[in-house]
Amino acid sequence: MKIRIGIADDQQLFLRSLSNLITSFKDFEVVVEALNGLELLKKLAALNVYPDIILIDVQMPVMDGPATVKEIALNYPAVTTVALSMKEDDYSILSMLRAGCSAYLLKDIHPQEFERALTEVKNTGYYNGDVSSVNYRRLLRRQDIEEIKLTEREKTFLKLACSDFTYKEIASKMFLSEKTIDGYRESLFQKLNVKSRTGMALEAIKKNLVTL
Amino acid sequence: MKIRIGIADDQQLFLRSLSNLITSFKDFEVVVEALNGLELLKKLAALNVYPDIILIDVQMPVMDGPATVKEIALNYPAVTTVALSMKEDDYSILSMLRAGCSAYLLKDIHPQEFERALTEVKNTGYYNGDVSSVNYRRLLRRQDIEEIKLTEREKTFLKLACSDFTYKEIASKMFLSEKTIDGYRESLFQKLNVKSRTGMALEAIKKNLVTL
DNA sequence: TTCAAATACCGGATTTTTCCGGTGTTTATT
DNA sequence: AATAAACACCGGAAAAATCCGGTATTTGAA
Repeated sequence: MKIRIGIADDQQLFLRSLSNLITSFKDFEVVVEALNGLELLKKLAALNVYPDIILIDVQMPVMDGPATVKEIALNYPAVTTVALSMKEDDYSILSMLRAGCSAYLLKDIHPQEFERALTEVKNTGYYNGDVSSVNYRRLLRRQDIEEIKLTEREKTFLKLACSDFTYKEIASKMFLSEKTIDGYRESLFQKLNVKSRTGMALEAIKKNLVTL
Repeated sequence: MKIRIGIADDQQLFLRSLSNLITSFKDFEVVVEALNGLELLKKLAALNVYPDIILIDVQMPVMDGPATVKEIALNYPAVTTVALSMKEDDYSILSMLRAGCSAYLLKDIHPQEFERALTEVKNTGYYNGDVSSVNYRRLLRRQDIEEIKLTEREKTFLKLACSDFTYKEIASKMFLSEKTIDGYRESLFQKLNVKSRTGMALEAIKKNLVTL
């Protein structure tokens, strides 16, 4: 019996191509394809037989990688989820692993290695590629394991601060005193561990707290 | 006779999958695959019969999309180049079209539409997808058509400025006076049309002058 | 050889940002 | 009823960034 695979990726061309490729592997078949997390969950609900492994991209519209992984872990605990992403930054990897992924594969993996990885995940429950194994330990040592929690006002301020505006301009846009703005700035500097507005803006982008 | 395709993309899994897909199209065959621009050029030089169309990703290590397109336009004028990217921001599209691409396709295109696009490029020399046609005119109206040309020192400074460092720290890293640094800052503010360091950093990222 | 562009630098003023240590209200939770 | 967290705000000072108008050398192209 073939190993059943599900895929969620918003790049349609990649999704269909990859599906083709996997189908060409001897022991695998693709049972569900989706362009985002929500579509995946809907299609899953309609299936009688669930996939063994679901490949999930980190960045997707409507419902992103981490959210999708969490949902699957909750509703289909028997299904193994594997992150498949081109991003290899700490935050992407961490957010997926934290959500409950069994492996983190990069899109520039070679097809043969990819097949091997899928087989290993099916058999052992995990896969130790260069990236996930080596970096994972380092990541666990680091402080940024705790998720950064921002309040609503902080989020609004942060988005506005990622711009060419002065704090004075931001204050008037938010109908607040400059001193209040300064409070949010202070608080965000601490949470993001930076010393300057530029650093804050860049960290915010890296951590996907704002989008460019 | 089949239409010969070349592909350059640094995501190996995508590259091989796409190659598979194209091979499955009735009228197409893949004659060259490469993980970056330089590899593509090397492999091209070794061929007797050149591809009709080469698909090129925007972001690649070693030699990126625009540079590769320029080289091909120069050395193989009979070969049509097509950008194939997931990025649909103005700067990516512009830089590829300016380099000489005949079309700009997004990776979230549907395989059938993709096949149609390739056929159209082969027959008419171009393809009008939603993105390229609609946005292209708008792009041409805009000011940012002029490429932003930075000097070497400006580039080095800009990369360092996209950080949590102070100018003083940057100055010492570059073994320059703070006043010299201030000169580069001034010049970059003009070229990027911003009023603050944060604005500068964000513009730099948007315009792909620095990578996060 | 002359000209433009890139490089490196300075004084001095102004604005913005950053930092410090505070106050007080509202709102939800225990 | 007590506590915590989020929200909104202040004075004052120090540091950093921004702006202005300069100079001088080098280097390659016209």
